Amino acid sequence: MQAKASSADRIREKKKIFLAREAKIVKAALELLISENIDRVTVSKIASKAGIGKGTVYKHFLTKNEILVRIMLDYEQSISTRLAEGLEEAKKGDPGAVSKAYFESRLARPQLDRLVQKLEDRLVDAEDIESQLAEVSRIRRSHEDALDTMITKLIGDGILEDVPSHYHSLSCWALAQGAVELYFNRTLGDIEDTEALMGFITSIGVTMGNRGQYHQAGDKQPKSLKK
Amino acid sequence: MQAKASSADRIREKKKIFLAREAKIVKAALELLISENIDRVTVSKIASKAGIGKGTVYKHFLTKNEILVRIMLDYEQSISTRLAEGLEEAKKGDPGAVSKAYFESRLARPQLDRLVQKLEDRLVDAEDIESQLAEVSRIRRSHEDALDTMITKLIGDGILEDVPSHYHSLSCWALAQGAVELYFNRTLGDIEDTEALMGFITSIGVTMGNRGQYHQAGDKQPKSLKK
Amino acid sequence: MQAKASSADRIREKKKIFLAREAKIVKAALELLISENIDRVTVSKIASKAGIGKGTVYKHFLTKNEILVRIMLDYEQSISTRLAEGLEEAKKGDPGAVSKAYFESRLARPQLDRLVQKLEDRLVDAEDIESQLAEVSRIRRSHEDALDTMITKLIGDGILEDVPSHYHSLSCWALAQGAVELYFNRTLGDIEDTEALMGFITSIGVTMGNRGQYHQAGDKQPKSLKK
Amino acid sequence: MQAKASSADRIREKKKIFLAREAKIVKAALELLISENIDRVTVSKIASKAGIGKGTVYKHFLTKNEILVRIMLDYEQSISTRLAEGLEEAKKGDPGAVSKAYFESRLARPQLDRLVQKLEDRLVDAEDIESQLAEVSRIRRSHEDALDTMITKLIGDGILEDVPSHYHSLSCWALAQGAVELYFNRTLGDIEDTEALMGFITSIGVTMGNRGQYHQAGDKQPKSLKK
DNA sequence: TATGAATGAGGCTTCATTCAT
DNA sequence: AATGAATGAAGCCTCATTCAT
Repeated sequence: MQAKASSADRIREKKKIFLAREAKIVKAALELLISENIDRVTVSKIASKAGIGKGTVYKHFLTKNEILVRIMLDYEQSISTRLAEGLEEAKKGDPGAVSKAYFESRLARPQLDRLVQKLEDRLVDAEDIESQLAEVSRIRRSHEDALDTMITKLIGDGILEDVPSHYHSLSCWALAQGAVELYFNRTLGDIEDTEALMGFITSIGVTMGNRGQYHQAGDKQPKSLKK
Repeated sequence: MQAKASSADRIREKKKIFLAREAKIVKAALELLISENIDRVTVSKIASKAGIGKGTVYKHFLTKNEILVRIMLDYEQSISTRLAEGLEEAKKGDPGAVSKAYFESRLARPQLDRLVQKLEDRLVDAEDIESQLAEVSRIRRSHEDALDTMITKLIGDGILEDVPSHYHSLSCWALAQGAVELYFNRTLGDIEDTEALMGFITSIGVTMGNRGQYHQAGDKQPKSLKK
Repeated sequence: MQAKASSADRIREKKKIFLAREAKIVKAALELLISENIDRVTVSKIASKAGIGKGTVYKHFLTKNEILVRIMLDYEQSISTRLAEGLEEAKKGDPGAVSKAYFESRLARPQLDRLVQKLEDRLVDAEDIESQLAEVSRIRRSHEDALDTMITKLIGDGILEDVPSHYHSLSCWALAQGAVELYFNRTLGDIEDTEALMGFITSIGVTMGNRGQYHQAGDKQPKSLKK
Repeated sequence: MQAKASSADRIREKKKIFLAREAKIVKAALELLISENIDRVTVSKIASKAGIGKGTVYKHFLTKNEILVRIMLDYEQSISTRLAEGLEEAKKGDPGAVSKAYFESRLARPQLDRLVQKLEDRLVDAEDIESQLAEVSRIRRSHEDALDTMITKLIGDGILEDVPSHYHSLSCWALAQGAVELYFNRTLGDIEDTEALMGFITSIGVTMGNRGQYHQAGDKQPKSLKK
C-alpha cells in the first residue's frame, strides 16, 4: 500500500515538475518576445533561456506555434478573470465597472497586449493550432458579450446613446486597442505623463457614447440615429 | 532639331516606363501583403505577380525592405495630403475638419493602415532603410502637430477640455488606431453595418474630450483637472 | 558514482565526435579547395563531401569564411610548430636550422601554402573573421621574428652580409613564396626533377646573402653540385 | 575617288575610335582591379568607369573573362618587350642584363604583376578564353627560354653553378614572384625602405647560384653594402 | 526522459549576359 | 551602333523539427 502511495506521489511529483517546466518555457518565451523583435525569437533561444534543451521543449509543445498561441490564451483568460470581478462590482451598483475592468486589464501590461496582437498576426493562418485560435476567438467573444450585457443595461437606464449595443462595446475595444499601441509607440514622441494620459483615455472609454454627446457630432451619424 | 527632341522624348518615355514598373512592383507587393500573411510574401512572389523577373525588382529597390518601407511612406504621405485639405476647410470655419480628415483618411482603407502598422513592426530594427523609417516618423509627427494646432484652438474656444493638447490628439490617434484594427478583425465576429459603426466611432473621435464630459468620468482624472 | 562517470564519459565522447566532425568539414573543404578552383567551392559541396547536411556545417562555423580562415590558421600554426623545432636545433649548434625549417615547412605542402595565400586574397576585406585574420597576421609576424633573431645572430657571427636583418628574412620569405608558386605552377612547363629543384632553392634560401657562399651550403644541395 | 577615300578615312577613323574605347575599357578594368577586391569588380562598374554603357562592353569583348585575360596578355607582352631590350644589352657584353631586365620589369609595377597572378587563379579553368590562356603560357615560356639561353651561356663561362639551366631560371622566377608578393603584402609589417629592399633582392636574383657571389653583384646593392 | 546535433527547405541577393529600342 | 533594363541561375544562411543516444 505504501509503495503504491509513494508511487502515486512520485507520479504527482513528476507531473508537478513537468508543469513547472512548461510554465518556465512560456515565461522564457514571453520575456524574449517582449524584449526583442518577434522574428528573432527562436526555439533555441527559448529553450536556452528556460534552462533546458531544445528537444525538451518539444516534449511540452508539439510546435513552436503552440507556445505562442499558449501565450495568447493565457492572456485572454487573465482578462476574463478581471472581467468577472468587474461584473461582481457592477452587481454591487457601479455599472461602469465592467468597461473599466476591461480597459484596466488591457492597459495594465500594454506590451503584453500588443504582443498578443502581433502574435495573432503571424498565427492567423497557421494550420496547426487552428483549434486554439478558435478558443481565443471564443474567449474574446465572451468579453464582448460581458460588455454588451452591461451596455444594454446602461442604454436601458438612459445613460448611453441608444445605438446597437455592440457599437459601444466595439468602440470600447477600439479605444483600448489604440491606447495599447499608444502606450509604447516611440514614434509618437516621448510622452512623459503616460499615466495621466492613460487615465484620460480610460475616462473617455468609460463615458464615450454617453447621451448628450453623440448627437452633437457632425454629419456622419447613421440615419437610424437621427430623431 | 527633331532628332534631338525625339531623343529627349525617348529618354522621358523610358523614365516613364521605368517609374510605371516601379509602381507596378509596389502595387503587386501591396496586393500580396494585404491578401495573405505578411511572412508569406516573398520577393519571388512579388516579382511574379508584377509579371517581371526576380532580378528586375532589384533594379528598382536595393532590398526587399525598401519595397516595404516605400509602402509605408506612400501611405503616410497620402494622409498628409488629406490633412492639408482638412486644414483648408478648418480655415473656412469648421474647426473639427482636421480631426475628421485624420479619421477619414485612416479609416478610408483600414486594411492598408493596418498593414502599415504591421510593416513597422517587422522593420523597426532593420538596418537598411533606417533613414526611410526616420522619414516616416517625421511625417507622423507632422500629423500630430497639425492635430495639436487645431486642438489648442478648440481648447482656447472652450470647446474641448483644458488638458494638455496632446492628450486629445493622442486619444484621437488611439481611437483611430483601434478603429482600424476593429474594421477588419475577423475574430470579433462579422459586423455587417461596418459603415455605420465607423461613422459612430468617427463622431466619437471628433467630439471626445468635449467639455462637460470628462469631469463626469470616474476617479482617474489627473489632479490638475479637478476644481 | 559509476553513473556519473559514464555520464561524463558520454559527454566527452560526444565532444570528441563533434570535434571529429569539425575536422571532417575542414578536411573536406581543404580537399575541394585544392582540387578545384576556389570560386567553385560552395558550402553545399563541402557538406556533401563531408557526408553531412548543409545546415550542419553551420553548427560548427558561423559562416563560410570561418571555415576558410580556419584553414589558414591551422596552416600558420603548423609552421609555428616546425619553426620551434628549428629553434631547438639552432640552439644545438646549427644556426641555419631555423631558415631551413621555415623553407621546409612551407615547401612541404606547396599546394596548401599556395591555397592559404589565395584564401587571404579573398578574405582580406571580409568583415566577419576580422579577428581571425588579425591572429593570422600575428602568427606570421612571430615567424618573421624567429627568422630575424637567428639572422641577427648570423650577421653578428659574420656569416651573413651586414644589412638590416629583415632584408634577409624578407628575402627568405620571398624566395619561399616564389618557390611555392613554382612548385605547382603548370604554365611553367612540367618539371620532373622537382625535388632536386626544391632542394636547390632551399640551399639558396639558406645561404643567400652569405658573405662567403653557395658551395658552403648544407646537405640539401643536389648531388651534381657537390665536388 | 575622293568619295571612296573619305569613306575609307571614315572607316579608319571609326576603327581608331573603336580601338581607343577598347583601351579605355581595359584601363578602367585595370584600375578597378588594382584598387579594390577583385571579386567586387563587376562589368557594370567597368563600363561606368570607362564612361560607356554596359552593353557596349560586350561589343568589344565576348565575355568578362576576355577583358581579364586581355590584361594578362598585355602584361606578359610588356615583359617580352623589356626582355628583348635586355637581350640587346647582353649582346653588348653584360650577360646579367637579361635577368636584370626580367626582375626589373616584374618589380616595376608589383601590384600589376600580382594582379595578373590573381587573375590567372580565377581564370585557369574558364572554358571561354582557353586559347588566350594558352597564349599567355606560350609567352611565359618564351621568357623562360630567354633566361635559359643566357644562363646556359653564364654556366659555360663558369660564372654560374653547373646545374641544369632551368634550375637557375626557375629560381630566378621564384624569387621575382616572391618579391612581388612581398612588395605590397601588408601583413608582413610596414617596410619603409622598400626600394633598397627590392634592390637587395634584385642583386640576389642576379647573382644567386654564382660560384663566387653576392659581393660581386652589380650596382643595385644598397650603399651600406659597399666598402 | 532529456538532449542537442543534424537536417534541408526556402528566403534574400548578386551579377554576367542578352536584346529590344 | 550604343544602351541599360531585364533576366534567372546560383550562392549563402536561418531555423523549426526530428531522432539517436
